[in-house]
Amino acid sequence: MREDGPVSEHILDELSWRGLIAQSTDLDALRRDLDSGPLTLYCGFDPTAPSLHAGNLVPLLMLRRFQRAGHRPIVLAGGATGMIGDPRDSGERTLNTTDVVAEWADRIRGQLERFVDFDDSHGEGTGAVLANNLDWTGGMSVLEFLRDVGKHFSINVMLSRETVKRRLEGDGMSYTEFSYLLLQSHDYLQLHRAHGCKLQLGGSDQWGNIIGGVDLVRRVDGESVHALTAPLVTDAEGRKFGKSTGGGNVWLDPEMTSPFAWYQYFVNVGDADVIRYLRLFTFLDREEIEALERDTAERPHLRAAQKRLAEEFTTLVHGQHQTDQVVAASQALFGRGEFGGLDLGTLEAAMSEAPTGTARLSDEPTIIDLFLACGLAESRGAARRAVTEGGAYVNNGKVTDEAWTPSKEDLLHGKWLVLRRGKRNTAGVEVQV
RNA sequence: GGCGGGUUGCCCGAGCGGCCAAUGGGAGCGGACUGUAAAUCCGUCGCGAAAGCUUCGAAGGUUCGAAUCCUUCACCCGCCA
Repeated sequence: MREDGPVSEHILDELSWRGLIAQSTDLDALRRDLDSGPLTLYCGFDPTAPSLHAGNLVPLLMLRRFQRAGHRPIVLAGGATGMIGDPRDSGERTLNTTDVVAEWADRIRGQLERFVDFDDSHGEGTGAVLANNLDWTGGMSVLEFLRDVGKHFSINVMLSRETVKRRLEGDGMSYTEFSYLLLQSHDYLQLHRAHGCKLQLGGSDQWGNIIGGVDLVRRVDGESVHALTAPLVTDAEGRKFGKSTGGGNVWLDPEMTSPFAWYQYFVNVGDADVIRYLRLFTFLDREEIEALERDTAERPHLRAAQKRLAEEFTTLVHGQHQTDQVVAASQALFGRGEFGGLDLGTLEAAMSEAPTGTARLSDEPTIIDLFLACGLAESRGAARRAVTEGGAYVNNGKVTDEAWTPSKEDLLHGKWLVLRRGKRNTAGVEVQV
């Protein structure tokens, strides 16, 4: 974890210029509470997948920003809420088994731990707390739930929520999902009681759930607590992350999204998004980001901001060492020079970051076979299409003949072929002579 | 429990006995233009070189022939109890 210098600017002002505040309860009241000493705040993450994705990092890094400003974060893994599922517009969810939810919650908890500091030895009371709402929800009886929690919620209010209205107009909604609000609200109450938690963060889609908790705490404990949401960078599913590059999610788990792919994703972010992303996803200060903004306006083709974003964000998630590797690999694979000029060490380092496959020269593999071998194409048809469309390259040279076969002279350092599909999908094949 | 509607390719959504591997839109992918951007335009988009093969919730059946008809099962939705 990188050491950050002292922060002089007020945390709320910082969040504001970063564009991290979408909705909030009374900000002046929150500011007063923040100024009167370390404040405990929380954000929950439901295990709806085996890994967090890039979009989850907005609120997670927000927790860290608060911690740097002298407050105490609670990271909550939604072992209970993940069993129910937050209502979404696209319709009723399919329940995951308890085993799956437990395993995912476990994996996500491991990821959450890396972004806040649990060391409480500074004496400030700002050491992070890790929680799982299954701990207080799992053993609760239905009667307890209905009497102690449910009684405080008005169906009238619940029905007026946007998501609920849309669902009722569409496919409807189960009682299970309808109840999600109560669970999350109850979490806030529990954390308020156990840790004096007075602020909940989340994406703006969580606003209703967070306010539910604020209301519950006021009704039950007679105390006024705060809510703050960040704008959604992802869609409701957290699936699309902007439309500049590729499909699918960008996952934190290096097995699901390699550090190289992660870096490539962010280095390809569009000009229109990159400055905003720098504000949301990095700890760079205002001056630095404004300088990059000028760079982008004046010399967009250099993409200094994109490179900085990708480097910072890769380091944050995968560490400096990984960043050095993927930056070197990217330079090797996308640099101007011919691959023949790369020394073996650099080439192999680059290949270790990109997807690779193997082949034997004696099999006389065609370009189609090679694309398949390294996973650059999913089927022979797709590989053939890439060739006929003029999007197939070997060692940076276009290949237009489906029957093309590498000869010994094509092998870099006697064994490597660097394949590319289109402009930015690269892979390597190690060929045995 | 009763009655009615639904389940189609990554998503949405047509098809309602042969001309359907299945209209259309979106996403994705490739090309042109650029900057490994954006926008735009063009192409492509089940597997297979092809013959052909496997797809339209699941399993059976009718038929020369079914995504389209029948039966059973599963799940979803609506109204009623």
